[in-house]
Amino acid sequence: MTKITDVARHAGVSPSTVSYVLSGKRSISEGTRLRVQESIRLLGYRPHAGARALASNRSNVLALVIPLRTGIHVPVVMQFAVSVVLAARRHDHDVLLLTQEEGEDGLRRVADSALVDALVVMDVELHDARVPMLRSLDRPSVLIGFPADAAGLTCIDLDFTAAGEVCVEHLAGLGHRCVGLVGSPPEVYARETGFAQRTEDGFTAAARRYGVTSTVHPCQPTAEAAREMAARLLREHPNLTAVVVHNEPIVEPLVDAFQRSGLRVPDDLSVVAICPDELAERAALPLTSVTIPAEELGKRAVELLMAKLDGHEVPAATLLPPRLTPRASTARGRNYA
Amino acid sequence: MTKITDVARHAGVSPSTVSYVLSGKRSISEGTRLRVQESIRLLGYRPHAGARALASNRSNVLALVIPLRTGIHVPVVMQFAVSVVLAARRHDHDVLLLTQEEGEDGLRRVADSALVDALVVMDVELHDARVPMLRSLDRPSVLIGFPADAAGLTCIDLDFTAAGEVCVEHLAGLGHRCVGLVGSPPEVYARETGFAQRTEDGFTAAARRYGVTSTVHPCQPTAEAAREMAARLLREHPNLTAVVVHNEPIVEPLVDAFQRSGLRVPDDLSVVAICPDELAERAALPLTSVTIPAEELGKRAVELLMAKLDGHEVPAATLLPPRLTPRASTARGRNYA
DNA sequence: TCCGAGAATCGAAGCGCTTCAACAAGAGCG
DNA sequence: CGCTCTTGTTGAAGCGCTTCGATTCTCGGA
Repeated sequence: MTKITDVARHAGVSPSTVSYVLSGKRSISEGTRLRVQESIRLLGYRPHAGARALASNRSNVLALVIPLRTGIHVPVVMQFAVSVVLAARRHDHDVLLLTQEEGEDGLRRVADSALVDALVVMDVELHDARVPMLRSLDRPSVLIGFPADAAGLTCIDLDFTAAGEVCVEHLAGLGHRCVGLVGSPPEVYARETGFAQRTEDGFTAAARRYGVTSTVHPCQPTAEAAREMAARLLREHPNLTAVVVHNEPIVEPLVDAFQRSGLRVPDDLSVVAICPDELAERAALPLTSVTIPAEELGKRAVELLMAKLDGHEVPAATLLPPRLTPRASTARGRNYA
Repeated sequence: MTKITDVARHAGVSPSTVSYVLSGKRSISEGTRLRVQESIRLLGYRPHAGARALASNRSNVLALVIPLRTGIHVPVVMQFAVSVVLAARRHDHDVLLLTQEEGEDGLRRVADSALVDALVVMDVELHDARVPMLRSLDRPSVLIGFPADAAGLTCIDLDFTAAGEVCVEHLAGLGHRCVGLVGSPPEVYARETGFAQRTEDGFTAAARRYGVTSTVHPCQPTAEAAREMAARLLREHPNLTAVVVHNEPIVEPLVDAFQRSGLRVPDDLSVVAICPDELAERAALPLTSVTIPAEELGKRAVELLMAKLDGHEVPAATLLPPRLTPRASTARGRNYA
C-alpha cells in the first residue's frame, strides 16, 4: 500500500505538504501542487480512511437508518436511500446502512465509535424511542418525519397535512361534494407514524372548510383488501364521487376495482393518489397525484447534514410543499351544476 | 470521549489488557476480565473505529453494491440488502452502501482506502466491467450472479438454469404439452445479465427433454405489456396450457389478464411464477412458484466473505437449488389423457 | 534601508488503538 | 529444588494521517 510518505518522497516534498494539497487547507504553490498531484496519480495513492478518521476526527461517513415494516412502501425507501447515497457522494461522504432493527443502540454504537459523522433517520414516529437518543448524541442528525417533540432536532418531510388539503381542494374545485380517503393500514396509525395522521387531518380539515362530506378508511396493502374497500365505499357512500388513496401498493388495484364495479374513472369517480410520480404515471390510467418526493427528501436531508457539519445553522423544520399533478383520473363531479 | 486509557486506569490495568479483553486474542484472568468489562460499561466506552482500523488494518465494514436499473425488482434488492446488513451485524461488521453508479472506480476507492474489508456486488453481468477490477483488488469479494469468466472469484446465485427446468418438470408432470415463458424485459437480455438467459436455457432444454413445445417471450414490466402479452400468447399459441413468468412486476397483472380473457387459472391455464415467496403467496390467487431466495443469498454471501476474511478457502461457485412450492395456480393440463 | 505581512513549506506531535516482545508468577516435573 | 512451561500482564512501538507552530523567503511600504 502506498502511503503519504511515499508520495511525499516521490514529489520531493514533506508529508504535510501532500496533506495540504489534498485538503486545500493551506495555500500551496501551483508548481508544487501539480507535482504532488502527478505523484499521487502515478503511485495510485489513496489516503487510508482509518488513519484519516483518527487524525482528523472525521470519518466522512453518514449513517442511514432505513425502516423495515409493514405499511411503508419499499420502492420509496429505496429511492430515498439511493438519493442519500448520491448526495453524500457529491459531498465526498459515504453511507453506512443501518436497519431499524438496530434500534437506539445501533445509533449510539456508530456515533460513539466515530464510525459516522452524522445520521439520517427515516420513518420517525410521533413517540420514537430513538429521538431522545439522537438528541443526546454529540453528532448531528436529520430525521425524516416529525416526532411529537422535535425540540433540538432537525426534521424534514413532505407536508402531509398540506398534501391532504391540496387533494380536497383539487376535488372540491372540480365540484365534488363527497370524498373518501383510503389510507395506510391500521397498524401504521397505531404506531403513530405521523404522516398517516397528518394526511388524514389535512384531508378532513379541508373537507370541512370546503363544506364537503368526507370519510376516512385505513386499508391493508393488498389487492384483495382494495377490492373489498372499493365495494364497501360504493355500498356505504352512494354519493361518493371522489377518492384519495394514500397507500402505494393498492393504488392500481383500487382503481381497477372501481372500474370493474362498472364505474368509469374519472367520469363517475375521480381518484387522486398520494404516491411517487412514477407510479402515478405508469398506471394503466395515468393518475392525478401528489408526489412523494423521496429523491428530493434524500438530497435535502444530506444537505442539511452537511451544513450542520460545517457548523452552519439550519432550520429545525423543513416541510416540502405538496405538488399535485393533474392527470387522467380526475374530472368534474357528477353532480356539478 | 472516553478512550482505552481511561478504561485501563479505571480498571487498574494497562491499555493492552483492555484491548485483549475486548478482542479475546490473549487469555485474561476471569477477575481482570470482569473488572475491565465493568469499567467499560460504567464509562460507556466505545473503541474509536478509525483508530482500530488503523492499528489493526481491519475496518469491520463491508461494501454492498446495489443495482439501479430497469428489469431488477426493487423489493428483491431491498430484501437482499437487509439480509446482508443483518448477517454482517451478526459477524460484527457494518455495511457501506454503494450504488451501481459508482462503478469500478467506486470499488477501487473504498477498497484501496481501506474503508472496507470486503465487498458484495449484486447484479453481475456476463461481461461486467467490475469483474477485472474485483480480481485486482487485494480484498475479498463475493458476486451475486455469475460473469462469463469467474476465474479467481467467488460467486453465488440461485441456480436459474435449474429453476427454469424445475418449472417445466412440474408442468410436464401435470401433463402439459405446450408451455410458454414470459421473461425479463429485452434490455435485461441485451446487457447479458446471466439470470435471464439461464432461466431461458433451463426452460428450453427441459422442454426439449420432456418433448414439450415451448415458446419464450421477453416482456416489459408494466401491467399494460402484460395484458398485451396475454392476448398475444393466446392468439399465437392456441394449444398453450401453461405459462412460467419470470418478471416480478407483471406476475399478478398477467394472471389477471388471462382471467379476464375468460381463462380459468389453473383449470384452463396453469401459471408458475419465479419470484419471491411473499409475492406468490399474497397474490389474489396464490401462485405455484419457484422462490427467489434473496434473504438466503444475502446471508450466504456474507458468510462466504467472513470465511475468506478468516483465511479459509471457500467454493468458487455456489448455486442455490431452486425450490418449487405448488400452490393454487397449477393443475393438470387440459389435454391430459 | 528596514520592518512586517503574507505565502510556501516543513518537522514533529499526536490522534486511539493493536500487537509484539518481554517479563513476572505460578504450576508441573524429575 | 531447580528447571521448563504456561498463563497473565505490561510497555512501547507503530499504524498513516492531520495539524500546529516554526521557519524561510519575498515583497511592499514607511
